[in-house]
Amino acid sequence: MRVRFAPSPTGALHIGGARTALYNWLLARGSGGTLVLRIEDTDRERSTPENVAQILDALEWLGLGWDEGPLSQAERGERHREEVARLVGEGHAYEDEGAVRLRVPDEGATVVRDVIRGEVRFEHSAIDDFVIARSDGSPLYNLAVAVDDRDMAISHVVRGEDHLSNTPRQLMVLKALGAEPPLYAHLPLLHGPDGKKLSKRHGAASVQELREAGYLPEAVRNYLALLGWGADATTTFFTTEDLIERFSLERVSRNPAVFDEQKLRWMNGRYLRELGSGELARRLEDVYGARPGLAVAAAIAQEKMQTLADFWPLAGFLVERRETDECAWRKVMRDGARENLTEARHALAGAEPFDEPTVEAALREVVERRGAKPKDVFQPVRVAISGSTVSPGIFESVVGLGREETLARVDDALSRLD
RNA sequence: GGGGGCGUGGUCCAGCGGUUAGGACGCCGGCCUUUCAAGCCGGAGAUCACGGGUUCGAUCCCCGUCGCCCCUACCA
Repeated sequence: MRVRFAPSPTGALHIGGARTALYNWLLARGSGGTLVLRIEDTDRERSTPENVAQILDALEWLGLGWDEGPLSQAERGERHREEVARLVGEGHAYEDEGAVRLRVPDEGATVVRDVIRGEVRFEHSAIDDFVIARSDGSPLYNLAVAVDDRDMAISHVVRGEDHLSNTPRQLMVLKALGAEPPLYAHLPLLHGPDGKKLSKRHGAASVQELREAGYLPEAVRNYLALLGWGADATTTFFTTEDLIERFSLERVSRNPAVFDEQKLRWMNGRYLRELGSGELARRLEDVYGARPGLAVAAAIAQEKMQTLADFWPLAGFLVERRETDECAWRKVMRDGARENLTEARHALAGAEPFDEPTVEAALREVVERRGAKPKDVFQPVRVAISGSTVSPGIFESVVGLGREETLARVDDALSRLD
């Protein structure tokens, strides 16, 4: 199997493009075939080197490596012109106001054999002679794609459904060229939550944004694979090896899908909790830099995170001291909070060794002695050390912070209460 | 306007002539509980777009209608 991913560098890599890349990659890996990366940059107005770099970067981050390329379609201009000239010479195409058009027969039809959609028939009467080269001689999409797919011996063209209507045109170019057509598979499009075509307005739409939002590439891969495909009625989680083994074009669905970030969040959380704590710390370092205390904080926060970006708001206080949320302070530091916190301070000062079982026992003893509810003691401690009413478990947090730092923060809170 | 694709709970995926229409996200409730999550348990939610056929029987097959999307560029 020789497949290709052929993005146009007119913007960032969108999740739709990422899914197309993923499916092609899975096909190549699963068949022992080859994935060609071809940059379709013949639109010189809108294609930029920055976009190319961004696309390569996104693919790399997703872990979708290619075997050949990246090839620039624009750099193959000579080859394309050569074929245009040949088509004109052989009478398949003709000049019209400087541009070159392919002759489309008036009668008959062209049938696209699509792995996902079956045979799709296009009557020639509905297709005009279309332009294959501009008046300056530069080749156009339908010509360049056909020539390149042929030259690169592509066996399966797997791309978005928006290309289905252009396929008969490419088939006609191929036929005029005397080339055997590849097999086609047109994937359902991805829509936004409003049912319209996906765009930047619908949240994290580009791969870069997904990355910045703290998603894991393996989770994104798993989620994207399921957007338009399913192995069976119940399986949701797939390792990349599973995906490679089980993915098939035959089971790709025909109807458009909507990107649901909530489900991605959920899935990402599941992947995050599967990570070894050392691995999680490494991933967090990529985002926040290497900092003392990060690994400890990572282990403590892991079960409550859904994305890497959740880490800092939730557990940043374990890494560095932060401002107290006044709303949280007012809510918690009242009634018997001062006394409870004072008692807790003594208990923590005396807890030996300073580990979870001991700290928990010490704090629970305070609860008992004060005849209070657990939260009457725990919440003031939480606000004192984290500045917030929300944090990971209080015992892990206290131990993770260490006795010295915990007592320092509690003392500061107590002095403020005086 | 012309051509093409698609149409199962809010969302994703199952189903491929006979099912109580299944699973997941989300939502609601409960348990757990030191906050928030996570986890576990339970629940609500689908005239299978609509209308005709074919058939003993249609979500599944055929036709039509409607809706959404794509193409119809000297964009890709």
